[in-house]
Amino acid sequence: MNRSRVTVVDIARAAGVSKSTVSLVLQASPLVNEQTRARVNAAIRELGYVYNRGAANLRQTASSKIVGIVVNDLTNSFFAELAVGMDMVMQSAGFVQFLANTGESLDRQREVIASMREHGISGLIISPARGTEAADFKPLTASGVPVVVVVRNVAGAKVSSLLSDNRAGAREATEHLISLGHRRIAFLGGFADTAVSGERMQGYREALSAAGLEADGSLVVNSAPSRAGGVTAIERAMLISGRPTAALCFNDAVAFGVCDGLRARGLEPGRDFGVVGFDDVIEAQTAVPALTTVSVDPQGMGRRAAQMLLKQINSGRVEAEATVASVRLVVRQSCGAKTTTWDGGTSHDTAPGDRSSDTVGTDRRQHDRA
Amino acid sequence: MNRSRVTVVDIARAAGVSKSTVSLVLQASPLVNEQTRARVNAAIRELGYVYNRGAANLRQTASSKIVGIVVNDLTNSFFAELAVGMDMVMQSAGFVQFLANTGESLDRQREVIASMREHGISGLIISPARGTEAADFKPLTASGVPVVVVVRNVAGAKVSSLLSDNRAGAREATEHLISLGHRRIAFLGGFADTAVSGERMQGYREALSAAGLEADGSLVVNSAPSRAGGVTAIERAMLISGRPTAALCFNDAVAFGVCDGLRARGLEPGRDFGVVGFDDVIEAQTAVPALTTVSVDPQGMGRRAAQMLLKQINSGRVEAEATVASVRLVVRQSCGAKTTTWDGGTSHDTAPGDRSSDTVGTDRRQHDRA
DNA sequence: TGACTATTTTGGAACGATCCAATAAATCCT
DNA sequence: AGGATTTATTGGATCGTTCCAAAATAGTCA
Repeated sequence: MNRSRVTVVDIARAAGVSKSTVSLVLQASPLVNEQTRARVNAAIRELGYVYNRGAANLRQTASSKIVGIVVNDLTNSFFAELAVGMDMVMQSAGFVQFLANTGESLDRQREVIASMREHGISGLIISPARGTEAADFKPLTASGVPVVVVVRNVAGAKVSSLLSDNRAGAREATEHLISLGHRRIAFLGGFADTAVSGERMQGYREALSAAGLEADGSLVVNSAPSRAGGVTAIERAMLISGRPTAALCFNDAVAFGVCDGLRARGLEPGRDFGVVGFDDVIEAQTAVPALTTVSVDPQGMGRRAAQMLLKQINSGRVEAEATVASVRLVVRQSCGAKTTTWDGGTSHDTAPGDRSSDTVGTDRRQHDRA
Repeated sequence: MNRSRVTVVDIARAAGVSKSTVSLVLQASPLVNEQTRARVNAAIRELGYVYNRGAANLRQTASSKIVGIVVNDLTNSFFAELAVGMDMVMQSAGFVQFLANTGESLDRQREVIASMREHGISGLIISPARGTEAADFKPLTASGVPVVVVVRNVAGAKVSSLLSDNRAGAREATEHLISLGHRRIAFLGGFADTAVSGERMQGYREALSAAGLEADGSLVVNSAPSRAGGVTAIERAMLISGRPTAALCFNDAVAFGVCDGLRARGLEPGRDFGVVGFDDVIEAQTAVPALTTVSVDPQGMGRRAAQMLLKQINSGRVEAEATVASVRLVVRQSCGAKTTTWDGGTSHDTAPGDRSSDTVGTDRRQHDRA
């Protein structure tokens, strides 16, 4: 049934022109006469021609219109939303994306990057797996493929990055809990050896110290950065002598787990225990109690990362640009703040449709040498 | 810095052989002498050669090692897990995947499919956006690209499909609620015009009728199939005269929203109101109360869909195969069933690591003419 | 040694689109 | 009408790989 592919030559023959003319039509060149253009387009439709990008990409001047996206845990809403944000701007820009999930495996990450490279991606956005080194991007950047690192930084890598201001966010969140009267505030979830966790914990400590509270780490409980991890973290936290009365969680997933764990022992999050998350995934708004969290606007972050990459692809320049997106605390109910009766949150809250990139506020941009 | 690409010819020159020999080495052909192979491989490493798949794919016999995956809502855990399952088997098979999110937009869907086609995918897995018609796959299948439709069927499409037994699952879930003594059982969430929703609602009705209960649809409340939709659905359901005492929800996201909504009005899911979900996303296990739900095993489904596609790609035959995966009710706490004291769920529950495809149980397979 | 296999290696012609230099056709200007 | 311009069109050659037929080399046997 499937005879061999229809090519430009077939179109040319059918339209009575040369393949060069067909090529010009395909590129919407103004050089070609309107009537011939029409004839060619008719032939294209007639024969069901499909453009072969692979062939076009052979010429070394061409750009493949493919980008790679690598994330470590797509089942985490944060990354799913991040990916969706990227998808939106990439689709609009006429790009198509390879997406791969590494599940924190460096081997998988290496494999997929290699594979994507063979397929000729013209750029890569990656949330690096734990343990990724600057050298892992070397071959990519050496061959002129721009790379944008998101969420987690990779020390020493000469690539662009889009991170969020974890320290400031954690500090603000902790200060808020302190202002609500809490004195024993835990930091729950996440692994101590990751940069993100380290930054958030640092902000947490800073706030405690500034308020004259002990910041000796006795109320820090590590766990997997997942909902299940949150459950175990709060369970362990409750065994500490001198229980915490509130917690800053590594991310929203952990925070939800913490809420689950609290309920399991008959405590109501918000009323009996203050819970603050980090990320502001979609469910944070609708959960009950609505989650007080530090908004990093994952979709917006994805969109911005995509835009950064596109800019580099289009300009042809691979000048690394490090930007830190500012974040802000969104006070809802899980922290126990006295909110008004209308239960949509406080005036700090975002309106449902208000998750565009401009909610991220002002950024600090610092430029790097390439 | 980036001189022009390193090609097989460069390797050939460096190793003192012909490009044909290099090509043979690349394909791990047994024809080539061990020593030459070593020399060639050394040169490859030396020069930092990267295989150009685009060029290789030009020969029409070649398969691109790229598949396309199209889903409609990646922010829904169900689809994220589905995608992760596919990703796993595709990566292992040496394939790389284009992933696109349509957000139920037929235009986007058309665009991405066209784009993927131009890039030469050798197969497509799609959870079709609402309103997708059989004709939308025609060009793909006509050119011999196998297509696997998952989750939602497309009437009349001559493509393979992997669906779940929604009717049976919903029936079983409803029967369970009835057996717990509920008489006024609502069906919450989802849009009436989708096939999936229709099937689940049908199972719900069947169970009600069989038990001699009214199935007039007065307790059916449609809403977006999301957490937010679940909140509004339960709110509206509570306004119905003769309130329901339990609900079968369109999917887990809705079920979580329903739990949120119940809490917002002071009702405890499981104790004061029976909630049953559909899908069994990861969080269903850890949520409090743990969600009683119909397990579709999204990751496993993704894996199976990927395997189906690979089988077709490798066999070269495009024989459509329709398979309906059986589902089973996982009784946890949100339905209010009397569970034992240990709070991990009942004996029906899955162990944490037990989400492999074989948990789906036996399937009914029916073969189609191609 | 010479004929005959096996084992390795190799030019060159695809594959499908692009792009440059060159040509052909149409239009303009005294 | 004849040259200068502008406007359209067109052959190759090229991109990096594969694959076939053919050739070179090594190995075997009488």
